[in-house]
Amino acid sequence: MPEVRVRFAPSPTGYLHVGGARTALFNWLYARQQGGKYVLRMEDTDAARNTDAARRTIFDGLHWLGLDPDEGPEQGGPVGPYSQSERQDIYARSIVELKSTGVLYPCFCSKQRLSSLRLSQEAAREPFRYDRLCRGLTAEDIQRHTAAGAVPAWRLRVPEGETVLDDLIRGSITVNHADVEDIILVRGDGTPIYNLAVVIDDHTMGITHVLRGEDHLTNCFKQIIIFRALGWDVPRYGHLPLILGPAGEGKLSKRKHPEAALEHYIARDFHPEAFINWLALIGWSFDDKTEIMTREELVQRFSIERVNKSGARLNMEKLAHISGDYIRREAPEKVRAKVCEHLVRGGLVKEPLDAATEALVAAIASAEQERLRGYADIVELARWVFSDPPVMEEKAQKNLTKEPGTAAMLREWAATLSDPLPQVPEMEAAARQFCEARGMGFGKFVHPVRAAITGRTAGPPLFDCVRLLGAARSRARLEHAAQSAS
RNA sequence: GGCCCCGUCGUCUAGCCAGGUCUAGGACACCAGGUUUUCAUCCUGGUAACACGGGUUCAAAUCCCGUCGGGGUCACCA
Repeated sequence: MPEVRVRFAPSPTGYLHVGGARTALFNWLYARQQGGKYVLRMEDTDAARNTDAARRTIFDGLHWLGLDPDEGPEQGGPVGPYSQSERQDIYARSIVELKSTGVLYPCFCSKQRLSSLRLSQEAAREPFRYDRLCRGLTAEDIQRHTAAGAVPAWRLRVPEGETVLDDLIRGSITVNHADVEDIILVRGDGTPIYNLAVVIDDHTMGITHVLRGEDHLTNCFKQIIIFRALGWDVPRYGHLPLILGPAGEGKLSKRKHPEAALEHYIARDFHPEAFINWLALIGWSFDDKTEIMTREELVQRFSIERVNKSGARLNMEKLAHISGDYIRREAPEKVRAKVCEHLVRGGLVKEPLDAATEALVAAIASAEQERLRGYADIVELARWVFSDPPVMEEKAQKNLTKEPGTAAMLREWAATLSDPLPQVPEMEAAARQFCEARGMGFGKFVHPVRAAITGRTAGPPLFDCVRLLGAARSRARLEHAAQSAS
């Protein structure tokens, strides 16, 4: 058995699509499992939208996912170059060969004729397909056109018959060649069209397995015909189900769905391993109950046979849940670093951090870790710490005013706060005594105090919050809240 | 419209190929209860699906046919 070689071949459109990310993941998983190679090929023959920034987005996205290629534009490799824009010489050689065997034939039809042909076919309710007019051109006809200065595009001469694709995921699919168009493979300027470039690339790069989106299923038959025409071995194909919009309305597009772009997830900063775990579960499953799996387990357990055929919608809630699960189990130092990064980015903390701020950040990280679903959530979760007095939520304000005597209670408790503050258990014990002495339930104490301290009704355990602020800031907040309390 | 693919809880799915053990299992979400000073976590329980119609069979979510529904694709784009 030759070494397994798979590829991820995105077009640099300016963003990395989630579907693309999943395709990359499945290819990577398969390569790792089989001990093969996973190559990145940039499909950038459309110069117009091929910018450096667009290429970077792909590289960076894959890096965030932990799916750096074994071979690719950045890391090089034995079958480069890895960007289609740099492979024109390779294409040119194959095109010469294709022309000489008669697989390609010149087409002099103008774009106007082509579009009017399409129009009339549409009117007649016929399938839109080239009418093969130029297939019958004689050598003289060609001579005449050329002499007149016409430059032809070159079309694939689709033979009679049918092509059977034995898809790794969908099984056997047969297409009659009568339904395959004589597509243009080479432009007037001599450069290849996508379908030709892919075939030449997959062959010259020794690709053995092609795992890609189902949107390429129709293309696949054209590509197989080209492979055969060139006498090349056809790789194995597996067409992955598409990722649909949250409402099931067709494939995700960046315009309509922000969640189509990987940057959306990176911005929220979901745990990358959780993200990978979630991605793997879109269209694939291991068994009837196992869902949380490490990258290594995924590599071990992945199998193309268990990939489904039907399209899947994104379940963002589930991603958040899985990510929260991963973050909760993450090492405190790692969480602290992430929290710090986002606090800085969110403008809540300035670099360089002094020792006190460093300690504060560490305390925040430890207090909020269990509530994080994406690391970027920390900015909103911890905002109350950084604003004196804190922004008061409506529900929190109610907790300050609904019980008479709250203001006095707040002031009295503030007076008991010593500097430095005792540890949480001692503080709690003292607070309970404080309540008992006043003959009030602990709940009547906790809610107003939390409101005063954080301005919110939800958050870490109250005394953790108080210790986070320290005695002075806590007293000030208590006093400030007392002024607006009953 | 032609061709191709797909169709199990709201969502992701297990089960289908090798029909019975499926009064259809799990997860997310949701609801209820418990733990907790709040939230979160955690625990317990619950609501909820085989698209429809035929056929084959002692027996169909599983096999066959049809209908309906959804999606993809039809560029000198990738």
